[in-house]
Amino acid sequence: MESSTTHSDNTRHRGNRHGRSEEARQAVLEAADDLLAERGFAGVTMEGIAARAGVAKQTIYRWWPSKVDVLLEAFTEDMAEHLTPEDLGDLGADLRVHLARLADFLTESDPGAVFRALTGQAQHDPQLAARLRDDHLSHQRTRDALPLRRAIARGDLPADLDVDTALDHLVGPIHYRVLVTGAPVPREFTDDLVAAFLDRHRAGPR
Amino acid sequence: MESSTTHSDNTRHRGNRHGRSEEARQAVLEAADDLLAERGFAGVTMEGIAARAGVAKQTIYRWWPSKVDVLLEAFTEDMAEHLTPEDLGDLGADLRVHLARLADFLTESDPGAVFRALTGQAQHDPQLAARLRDDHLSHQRTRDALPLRRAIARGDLPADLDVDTALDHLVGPIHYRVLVTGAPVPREFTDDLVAAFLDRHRAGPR
Amino acid sequence: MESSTTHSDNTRHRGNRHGRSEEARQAVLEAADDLLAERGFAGVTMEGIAARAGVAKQTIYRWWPSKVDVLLEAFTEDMAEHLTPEDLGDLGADLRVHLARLADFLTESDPGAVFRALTGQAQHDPQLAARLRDDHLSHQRTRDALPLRRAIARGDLPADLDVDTALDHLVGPIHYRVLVTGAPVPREFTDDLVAAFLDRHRAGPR
Amino acid sequence: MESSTTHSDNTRHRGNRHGRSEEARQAVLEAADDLLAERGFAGVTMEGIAARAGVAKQTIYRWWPSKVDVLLEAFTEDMAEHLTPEDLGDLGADLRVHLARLADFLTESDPGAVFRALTGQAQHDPQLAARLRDDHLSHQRTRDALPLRRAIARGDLPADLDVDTALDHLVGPIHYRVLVTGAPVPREFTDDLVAAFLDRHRAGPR
DNA sequence: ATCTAATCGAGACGGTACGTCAGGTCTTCGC
DNA sequence: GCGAAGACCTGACGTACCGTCTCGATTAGAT
Repeated sequence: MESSTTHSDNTRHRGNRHGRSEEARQAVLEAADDLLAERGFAGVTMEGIAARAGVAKQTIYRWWPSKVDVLLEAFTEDMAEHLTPEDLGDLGADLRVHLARLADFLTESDPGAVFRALTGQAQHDPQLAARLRDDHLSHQRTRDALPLRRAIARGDLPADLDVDTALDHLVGPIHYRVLVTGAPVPREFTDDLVAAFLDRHRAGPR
Repeated sequence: MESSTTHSDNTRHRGNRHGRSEEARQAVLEAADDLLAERGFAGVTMEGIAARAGVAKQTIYRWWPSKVDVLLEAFTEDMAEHLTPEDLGDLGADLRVHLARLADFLTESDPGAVFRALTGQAQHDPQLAARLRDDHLSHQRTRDALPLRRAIARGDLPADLDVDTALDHLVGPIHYRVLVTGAPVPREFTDDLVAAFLDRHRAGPR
Repeated sequence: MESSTTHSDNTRHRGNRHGRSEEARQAVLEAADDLLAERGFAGVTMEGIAARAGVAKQTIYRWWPSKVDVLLEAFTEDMAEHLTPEDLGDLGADLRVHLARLADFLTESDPGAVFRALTGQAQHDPQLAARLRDDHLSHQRTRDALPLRRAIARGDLPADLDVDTALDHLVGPIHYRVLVTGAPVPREFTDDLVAAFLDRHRAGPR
Repeated sequence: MESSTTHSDNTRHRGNRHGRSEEARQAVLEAADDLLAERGFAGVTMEGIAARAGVAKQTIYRWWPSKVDVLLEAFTEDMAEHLTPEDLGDLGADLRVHLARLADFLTESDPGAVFRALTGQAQHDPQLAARLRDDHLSHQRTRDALPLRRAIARGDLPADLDVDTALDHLVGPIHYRVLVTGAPVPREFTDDLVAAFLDRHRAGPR
């Protein structure tokens, strides 16, 4: 029954004692995303978002302290579903699939572009850096760690594995290519990362 | 060789037919560096540099297209000597020392801060990204590769080693911590990177 | 007659099915007056009145089209009693007392300050000008004219006297000083106006 | 030949160490005048002036503290030549002509409209009031007084005449009609003011 | 010894975006 | 149905920098 666009509309309102306009919120987030995609980070301005979203500047300032906050929310919204590793029951397969997806996310997707922009901006803004870490990165790292934790549970990895360091070794080179060298991140590269990791850590007679 | 450094000279001049004012150049570079250190990237403005350097805006625009070019030059200047790995004759030792220095450079030094700021800005500006790669990163990677190349020459590493990928595995996680997670990069972390690399690649009997 | 002044009641209500809140009305008028006195005309804003009166903006807009309407009502209320000339039975005495009071009203009193502000605003707003004339000025001029009409009735002034023009000559210079030159309007000045008028018009050989 | 668009032009410049752009100054003053005439005082905004004059807002703020300053300068410029009474050698004639012109200026002319707007604004802004008096009104009153001073010199008026008060009696009623009642100011009205003045003051047995 | 050309500090210029403030409209809910 | 609350769009405010420009002074090489 929700928002059924039939005749009278009705969810449409402007100004309301109880709660903000969801309509305006969505319009702002979309406008920010679109502007980033079309014109780059410098092209994302409060003025521009407002104009494109058909929203008053004041409405943006009421709910978001700055344009990076808008992008941050847009980003968080966008990537809820992304990048949760599957459970194939095999450590190597899990990691290979997940790292390949991560590489694809960072280099190809729209939310990946937002991530790069925000990470770039975070180099100039420690507060944003902290927020990125707290609101997003920590969750992502928890998801990234899932295959490792499952393997530990299965006995495929030693119980005392330093998971944090292991993750840095696995995803660090990917981020480095994306953020620093700009080199592509092909499947061979991610597979090789997994191979290196398995060589070193997998409990193994062989 | 023109306008050559004939003995004394002496550089102090305002207006000059041939050649620019070295005095003004230095003042600009220092002002930009200082502003970055004191007020962050957003605090570096052409107007601010000009005021602080006691120089006309036009003088800056005459020699540098944008503020990132000023920072880039300041940066290049500053880090000529840094980060050239020593030759201790031993691959493990060479790498451990070099990665530790790299980590220290990125996290502690002033030019490291400039690097982080420029890399951040490069996420919004593909042209800057390309310039960073061409003017700086390629040289740095050549330096980073020296220990590996020497080890190959000595026969301590296989001749067909993929040096680029190896470098990514070694320095990627360090950059990832610096640019993304903000985690510290202690000596144990860099030593462990080296250990993982040696485990995998060192020609080894056992 | 509903909700009428029956014994206690007592007027205090927030939200009410029958009729508006006298409490809110008074609070608005006072807030507007106070703001004008304290911060000048520019300091009188709908937002400010609402905040100070503890009233919603909408409540103001429901009853007054604009802030000048609020001031106008406050003004009308304040000056009902003021400036009705006494009847001393003597034209000269009546005029001298009345003009002195008028001068004092315009230069010293709070409602006089409101009058100056509204007249100032009326220069930018023809609708306000018309309303000021219709709602206030015409009544005031009728009162101003009383001494003259009584003198005509007594035969102390010619029956064909152009009362409008005479009034302009009497009160015009006072308003001019108040609104334009900012010069003080002492008793000698107003008495001299009366003297000039009597010289010219009073029937009389002697 | 002026402004002839021929090739180089040359008086045209934008930005200059020595002195401001006369071109911009004129454009601003004209734009302000035009806006006042077309849309009233409320229609005169810094933004609007800038847009209409094809000038940056900052350029206006650089030279004028507020929009009333712009209008004040436009006004001063416009009325340099206006309202200097002629010398016909006869007090009555001089005054009649001058007051008629004054009335016409105030009610009909563009600079008269600016004067009314500024005087209106001065009711809300004591600083503007002071500036209006110092920069403009004092000079105008000196001009207004000329016929009286000439008549005194000729012996047509007593040497001890209180010129200030006399001026207030003469021009006060005109301003009162213009600013307060909004009544027209026909020739009969101004002539009558002169007649009243002459009746009272002109040396004369007869 | 003059002339010429390049550079310098200075700063005004047309602009874009900033973040804030008030205006006037609309919607909800309690009384 | 009134009143408090407050979100909303609109539009102007005054400021900070942008990148371009024009000036007068300074200086070194060319004539």
